Amino acid sequence: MGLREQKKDAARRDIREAAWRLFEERGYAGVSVEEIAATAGVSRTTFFNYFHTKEGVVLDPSPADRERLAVLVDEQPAALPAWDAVSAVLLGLTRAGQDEVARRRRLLGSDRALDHRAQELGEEVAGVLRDWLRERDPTDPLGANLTVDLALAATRTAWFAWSARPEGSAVAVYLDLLEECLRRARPAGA
Amino acid sequence: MGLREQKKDAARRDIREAAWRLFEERGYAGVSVEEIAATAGVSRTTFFNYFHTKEGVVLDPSPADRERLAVLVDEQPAALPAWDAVSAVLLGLTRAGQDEVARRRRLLGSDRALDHRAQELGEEVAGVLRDWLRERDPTDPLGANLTVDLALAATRTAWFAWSARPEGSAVAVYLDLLEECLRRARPAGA
DNA sequence: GGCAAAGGTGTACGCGGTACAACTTTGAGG
DNA sequence: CCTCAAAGTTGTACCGCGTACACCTTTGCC
Repeated sequence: MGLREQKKDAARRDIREAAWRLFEERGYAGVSVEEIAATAGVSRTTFFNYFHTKEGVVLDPSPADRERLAVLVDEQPAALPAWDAVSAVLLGLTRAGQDEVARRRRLLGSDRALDHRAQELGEEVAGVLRDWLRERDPTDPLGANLTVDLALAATRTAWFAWSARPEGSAVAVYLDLLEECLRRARPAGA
Repeated sequence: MGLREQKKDAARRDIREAAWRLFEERGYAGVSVEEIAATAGVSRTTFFNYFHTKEGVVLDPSPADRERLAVLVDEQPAALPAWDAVSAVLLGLTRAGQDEVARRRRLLGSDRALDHRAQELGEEVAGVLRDWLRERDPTDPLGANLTVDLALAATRTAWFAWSARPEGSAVAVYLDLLEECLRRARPAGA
């Protein structure tokens, strides 16, 4: 990897870290892009070169995140029913990103734009899963979409149930809730 | 009703109509709040007195909408399983607002902010349903939330399936899709 | 070491949304 | 009918996000 790429990665990381530090201090809405850029030692314009939106700096998936998703999808046996396969991927994704999950819990729920972006991020994962399921069983595209949407909804239910728990609640609790919700959400027809 | 209230209602309606006219002409993003206000014959400030956001002018539920939801919820027999009750409400709501549905289809999908607000609107309905189900069966609040989230997800699946259909697709088609999705999404445990 | 391309920067702009201090309209009471 | 306070409207100024673009600096290859 050339010096160029190294610098880019470093800048990206610096901006992210600066942003997280400021957000944890003063909340999401209390920090402007201007400040993040200044703290990271770049210009506002450059900030927007790296992240298309302010929310992105908190939530945009790293290449590693995308990779993890692809691997998990690949790992699922073809014989596994769609619902179980999707459940396994979602659980695996959460297990792999526990630190991330804990950090995000501190910010999410405080700002509408941020929450929205978080949902869009879920949508991105959903898109991958939809394509995958449609390929697994091309006879029922509506069913594929439905399975993914339902599984995502179960994730949402688990997330808010966890959010309602006291502040220090461990990520393990969230994992239990997620597992329970996915189990109970299983469609009768699947 | 005094002159004051009449004028307020009229202004609100005028703004809405002006906005819809402009949006259908030039798309959601192609129209600024400034223009809507000018077309409706009020100031930008006044626009924001009536609608808190630009999206609100398209999507904010009228009092009649809220009333319909309350009536539908009231109509459901207590003996009906939660899943069927929620399904009936969602189907009823859609049936009652078919014109609205058709008009919205023309705008939704063209703008992120608008789509987001539409989802938030779904969230508002979800809130009502969640409270209702929790009251119906206080022993399982997580189950109540899960039921509502799953039913909403099914609605979402049906909506996007309908959006993918050719432009002139009738609302009746959407209703069929919605019914199918709700049926297939029924959790095994419910 | 020179040079094109990639990347960073400053500047200016558009738009949504808020705050606020005027100004105008409304309708109730004397 | 007049008065007057409350409700509603307006212009203005401001903030912050996001985009466009022209200009400058850095990079890595020949």
